[in-house]
Amino acid sequence: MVKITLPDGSVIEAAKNSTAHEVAKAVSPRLYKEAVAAKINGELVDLSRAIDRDVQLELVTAESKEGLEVLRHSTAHLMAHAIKRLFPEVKLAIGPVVENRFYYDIDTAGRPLSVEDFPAIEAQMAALADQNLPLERVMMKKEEALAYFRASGDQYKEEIISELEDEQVSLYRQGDFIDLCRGPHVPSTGKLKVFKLLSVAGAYWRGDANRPMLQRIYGTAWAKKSELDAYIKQLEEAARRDHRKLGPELDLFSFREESPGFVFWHPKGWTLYRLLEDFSRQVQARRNYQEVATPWISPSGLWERSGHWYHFRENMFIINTEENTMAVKPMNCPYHCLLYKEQTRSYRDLPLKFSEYGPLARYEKSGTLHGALRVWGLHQDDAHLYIREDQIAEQISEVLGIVDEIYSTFGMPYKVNLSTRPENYMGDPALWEKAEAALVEALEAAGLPYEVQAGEGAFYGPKLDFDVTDAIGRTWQCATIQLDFQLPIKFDLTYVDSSGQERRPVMIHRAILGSMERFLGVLVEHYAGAFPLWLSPVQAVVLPITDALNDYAGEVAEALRQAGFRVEVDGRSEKIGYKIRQAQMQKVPYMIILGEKEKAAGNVAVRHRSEGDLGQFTLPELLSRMAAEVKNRG
RNA sequence: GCCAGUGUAGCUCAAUUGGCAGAGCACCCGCCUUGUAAGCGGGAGGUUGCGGGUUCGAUUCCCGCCGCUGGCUCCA
Repeated sequence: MVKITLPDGSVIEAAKNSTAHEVAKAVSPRLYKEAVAAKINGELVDLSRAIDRDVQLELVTAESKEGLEVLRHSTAHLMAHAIKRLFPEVKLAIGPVVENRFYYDIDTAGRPLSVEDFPAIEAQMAALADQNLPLERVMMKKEEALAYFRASGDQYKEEIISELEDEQVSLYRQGDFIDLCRGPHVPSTGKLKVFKLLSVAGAYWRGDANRPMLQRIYGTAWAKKSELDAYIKQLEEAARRDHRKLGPELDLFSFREESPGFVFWHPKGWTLYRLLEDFSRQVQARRNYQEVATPWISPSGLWERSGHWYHFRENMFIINTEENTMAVKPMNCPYHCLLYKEQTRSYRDLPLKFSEYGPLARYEKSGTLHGALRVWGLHQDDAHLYIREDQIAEQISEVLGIVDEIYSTFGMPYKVNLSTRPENYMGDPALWEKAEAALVEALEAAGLPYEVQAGEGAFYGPKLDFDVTDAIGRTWQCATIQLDFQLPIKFDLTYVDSSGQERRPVMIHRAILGSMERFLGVLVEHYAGAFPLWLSPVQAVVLPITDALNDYAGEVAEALRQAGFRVEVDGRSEKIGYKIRQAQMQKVPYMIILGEKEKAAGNVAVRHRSEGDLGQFTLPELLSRMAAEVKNRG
């Protein structure tokens, strides 16, 4: 007999070599039915795993994150099984679980799969699930497994196994289908009831553009139908909020094939853009930033000096003129270094902070362009801080303060990644360590949780990246804070310390919004286009009920305009319901409705886009309400 | 860049096996003078992404290019 300790602390006895599933049967009929895997001493294993000694056992259901991943992983196998049945000539590569989804990369042997094939594949999957085939774990010697997959012509599986260190590898068998897999898996295909195939995409084998292009089929699986429905609904919600749809609908911006990779900002979108830029300016002015503007095209010599020519050239737009090879700037740093050198700098001048909002151009492979979120032409809320080594922690803290001030204003939570010294680093390892320690110190002083991405830093210094989550749960990298020890050397930047000696400053590259284009794209999705009052391109629209009220509407609009609000008048001969509908769809925060009653009393009737009819206001009451809201950035 | 899909009016979408390119919304004009999410009538709007080819005839079939979408890779 063996003793089995359950999560609630109770201990039961079972015959030696009982399986986790058998124990589940004894513990709870519900768990027996619902368990998809087990955790033995913390290790996630199959329910069929035999227990040969005293252990801690936890039964895992699809209600848990881990259980759901097992379910999805098994569904990926089910899909592979179904595809292999329908198209026996395909070769399988890998089929992992990713957030909310799974995929399988498949070499389709020249017969591309498309969404048209999904119904047939799903039907085959359902049929295999109905058969409730048990998933058996089969252990094989590595050599044996290699021979097996070589014989079946599965070169991708063969390649994976040949790189494994273990002597034994595990395979999983369900009916006539067998696949290399670490597991664990659900006990049988009957557990796989709620799934849906989502999309098909290309993916290089091992992410390497020199290797074969495979087809990646994405699908999703859930414990319950209601969860799948909720997920599908969430995807639809995301599509509804997509900035590529909302931007043109709200007349903010558009994309045109005459100039791919760039944003055409319409008057309303540009209003929003300027408001955001002004917000950034205000926040930074309080911290003694100095705004500058520098050239946007320079001969290649500058970029050779900065190192971009060797490290960033494939992302640069190059222009050949008769005289010169020129490049459009992808970054501002070299120019700010030149400005730094304009004067002899004293330790008293540091930190020196140059900010710039000008245009940048970064070439990306054309297939990666994505609305405003990935473009060729962008603007950053960029700044470079020139500081003393001993100021690193303090200055990083100050930048973290800006990040917090800006992101909390929008109610956007963010995740921080600390990227440390990579293999191809330059400079003194001791300085790297000091800098990384200073970053950690600043993060901890700010009470910010962070994840370390070891070896992911830039060659010139460690960095902090900030992933922002939009309302739908997708993440985007916006803010970045990078320490740089190399550029001050390349540009021979110095300052004079208190003893009259020349010293080398450290640079911080930082962007808080990141790219204006990306941030605004995310912001549109975050608010689903219903911007807070202070950011709304049109803050109020005045709606006279009949033509006879147009003059009064003009007076009210003028009063709002004089108070500094952005106002439009809809004086068309349309019913009030019609005008309200249009204003609602344009997500205008305040609708000011004027009829004979209001005119006679000198009042206004106010409707708010989300609160509905607010009733009668005097003009001063409305102005003070709106002013207070703007002040709070509500 | 690569793989797959896709491209019809400002927007959303139609158009038997290849046979005169259409609807709703938006826009313009008129009527209505309107009370909190779509009043009525009329009008205009198209080289079907671009260029070739097959055909008596191409939105439809074939080829090339461009854009876009989903990904791979990279990053703000």
